[in-house]
Amino acid sequence: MDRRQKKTREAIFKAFCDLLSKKQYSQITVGEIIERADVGRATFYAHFETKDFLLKELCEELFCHIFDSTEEGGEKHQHIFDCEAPSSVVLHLLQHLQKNDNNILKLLACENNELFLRYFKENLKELIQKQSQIFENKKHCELPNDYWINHVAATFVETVKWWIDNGMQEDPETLSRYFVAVL
Amino acid sequence: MDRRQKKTREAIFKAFCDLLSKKQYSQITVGEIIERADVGRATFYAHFETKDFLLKELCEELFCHIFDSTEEGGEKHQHIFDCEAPSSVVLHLLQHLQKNDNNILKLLACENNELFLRYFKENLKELIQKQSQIFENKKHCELPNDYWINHVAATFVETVKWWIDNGMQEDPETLSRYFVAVL
DNA sequence: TTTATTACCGAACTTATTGTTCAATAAAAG
DNA sequence: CTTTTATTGAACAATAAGTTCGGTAATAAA
Repeated sequence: MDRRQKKTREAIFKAFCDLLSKKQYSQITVGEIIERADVGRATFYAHFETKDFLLKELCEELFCHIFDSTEEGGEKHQHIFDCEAPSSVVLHLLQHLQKNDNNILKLLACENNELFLRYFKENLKELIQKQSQIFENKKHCELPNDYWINHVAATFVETVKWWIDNGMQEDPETLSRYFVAVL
Repeated sequence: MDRRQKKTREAIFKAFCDLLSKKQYSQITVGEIIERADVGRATFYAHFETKDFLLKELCEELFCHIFDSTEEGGEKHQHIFDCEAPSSVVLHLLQHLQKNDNNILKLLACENNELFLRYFKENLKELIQKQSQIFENKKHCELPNDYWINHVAATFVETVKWWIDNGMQEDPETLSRYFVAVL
């Protein structure tokens, strides 16, 4: 990819993230983004069809980075859900969040935007589906599978939201115990 | 209240609901609302400060109607949460939803808007808090109370959303069993 | 190095929406 | 009948979205 394109794209992403941490998605204008990113108006629209597409692409990049975080520093976990016990899976993900890779936490915070949380949940659902045997033992047998998957994903999202809203006082281990306890 | 005020207010609410069932909240303009409601622009702003306030007031009216539905047809349930077992509480609420009072279901549907779901959840949380002894026996003792309240409310909202998204094929009794099973 | 391509700029522009103002009119209340 | 209040319609300014285009600079290809 052209170096110029890459720089512009990253400048826009960065400006967008900065703004998202300060105000609601719906309150952010394209004008603010391009001013902060220091790119031309036409340039923005050459990269992103609308503000919504910008958010969509940002989400995809972030989730790729978090969920598919492969071999960081030669470690062996190819996939964040490649664990055995549910607790370790959850713990792993929470630790990632606590490290606050790419400022993803700012974006997950409640007041900001539900659009983002929707993407988060969709990604989770896919992963839980793939790794469903991990949670299978907790599942009541009469329940429809998709109801169960949805419930697990939603519970995780809500747990993280609650964590953030409460100032993230608990450590990942405690939070992981809460999550497992309600399932 | 002045008959004129009441009529315009209801016309605006109705137009707004109709539109909400067709497109996203953020896509709806004040222009569309007043055109459909057939009221003047200045009239709209005499009633509602902004579109957000309109939504807020609509939500409050609807939730008042559902949650505080008192003595309908001489029945005795003063409050929807005035029951003993969790299952009957939930069942009761689900039956209200199935009757689709005020087209509330259209508004709860997933694609439409999260703003509405947020109000729904907030109302639920208040009620669960008040009637917390009903769910207390299910609560793991180590859990913080607000985490637990939030979890119960979120699970209920997610259950309803899942129900709607799946075409509401299950009857309230089945759904109520699912809800109790995951708690 | 020269040439062609591609991305960026910036400024002007159209269009859409918001929220306000005001005088005229009609309905309700006393 | 008189006074008060709600509604109307139209005009208005302000903000933002998204487009267009000629000029410029960086990159890639010859």
